[in-house]
Amino acid sequence: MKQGAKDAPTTLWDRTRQLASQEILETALRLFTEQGYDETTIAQIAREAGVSQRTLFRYFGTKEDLLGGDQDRFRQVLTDTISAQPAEAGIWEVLRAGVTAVLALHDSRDQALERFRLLHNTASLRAGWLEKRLRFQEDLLPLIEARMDAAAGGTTPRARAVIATAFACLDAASMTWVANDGKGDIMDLYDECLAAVRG
Amino acid sequence: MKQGAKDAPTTLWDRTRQLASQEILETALRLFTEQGYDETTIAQIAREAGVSQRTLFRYFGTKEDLLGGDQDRFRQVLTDTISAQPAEAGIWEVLRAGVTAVLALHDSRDQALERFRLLHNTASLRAGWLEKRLRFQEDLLPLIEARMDAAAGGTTPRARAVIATAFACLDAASMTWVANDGKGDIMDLYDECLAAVRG
DNA sequence: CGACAGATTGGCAGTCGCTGCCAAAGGTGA
DNA sequence: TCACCTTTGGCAGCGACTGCCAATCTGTCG
Repeated sequence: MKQGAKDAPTTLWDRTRQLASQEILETALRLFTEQGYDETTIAQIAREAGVSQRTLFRYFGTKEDLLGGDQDRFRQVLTDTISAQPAEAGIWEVLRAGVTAVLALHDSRDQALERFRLLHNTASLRAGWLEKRLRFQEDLLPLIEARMDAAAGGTTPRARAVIATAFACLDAASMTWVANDGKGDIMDLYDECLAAVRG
Repeated sequence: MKQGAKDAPTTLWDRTRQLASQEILETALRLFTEQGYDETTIAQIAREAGVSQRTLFRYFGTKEDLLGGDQDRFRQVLTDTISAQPAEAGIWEVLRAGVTAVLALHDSRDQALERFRLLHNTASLRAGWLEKRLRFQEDLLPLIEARMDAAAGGTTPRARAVIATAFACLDAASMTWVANDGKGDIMDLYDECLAAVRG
């Protein structure tokens, strides 16, 4: 019988898994920042983390996952936050709240900066990242569409455009933030970008 | 001394290359639409096109290039078109002109539809496509930035956001266009999307 | 025509990300 | 302690992609 909700069944296995996962993650991030993403091989990460390649791939399905973190968590927070917004809120406020929530998921400002830096400087990473983001956008579609004025006919393309625009502003903001070495607040840049677009 | 500009030195080599390139391209597009992008291997394309894998990779550096076509041409047309816009034109008109020009590059409506369909339905393709598109956006940055009001301080993030928004609308438009099996005009959808964003 | 120089090609081995399979090692509960 | 189940590592293999080398083909010049 499971007591509580989430912390009870801490078996040795769970703890070991936790440790291994953390060790792999830290090794990967370290090597990535030291010598670059493309220049770091899975074999090297596995070796330095003390596990076999096969095991590494069991923890993290792809090389990108070593940097992207828990993708499902992002999705969860995003959709939850947006669903929780009051019905009277405007679309842009709703999306802004979603963006804020996702940004808050990073452990620290420095870690966020390091990840963004790698992301914006590595073509192969960018590609995967943009693709995953597109999937997030599709997840948000029904939520945003429900908040739009249906009088003007098909809302789907309009909703898609609005969502994509919000993410585009986040992109522009984070790029500038990285270029400025983390100076200032991302959300300020986001607001500035959105204002320029809707100007 | 090269006469004319481009058609004179038609040696046997050039003609052979031209033929091989075309054969490979057609074979690839056929197989992609028949059995899907991921399910088609380079080995199969090479076999059916009558060349070796090695040669195929000499013509097209990556598998994606078999569908993306001449990327440099896109870039060229885009930047040229935008540069050619009158100085008094608004940013959004300028970007709209660029989008129109790029769309006009497709051979036929059917071919465009087929490519967009593959693009939107294949995750691995989408990733590469989005990444290339991001590079286009960076190319456009200086051109757009020069047309923006510098009074409000740093124009870079704002220019980036505006450019990305234009492409985001093109995305939403083309997705809807594909979903509608090519009915209607993409630019109408584009305008609708942009209106929804700037509304 | 014949021969040399340069372009083009094919094949082969090898790298890297990633997967399926199988046997061994380790934790778990009765 | 004894099954039982999870986790692990190793190995072979696939597909995209590259470097290297030898064979072939084209253009040209004497």
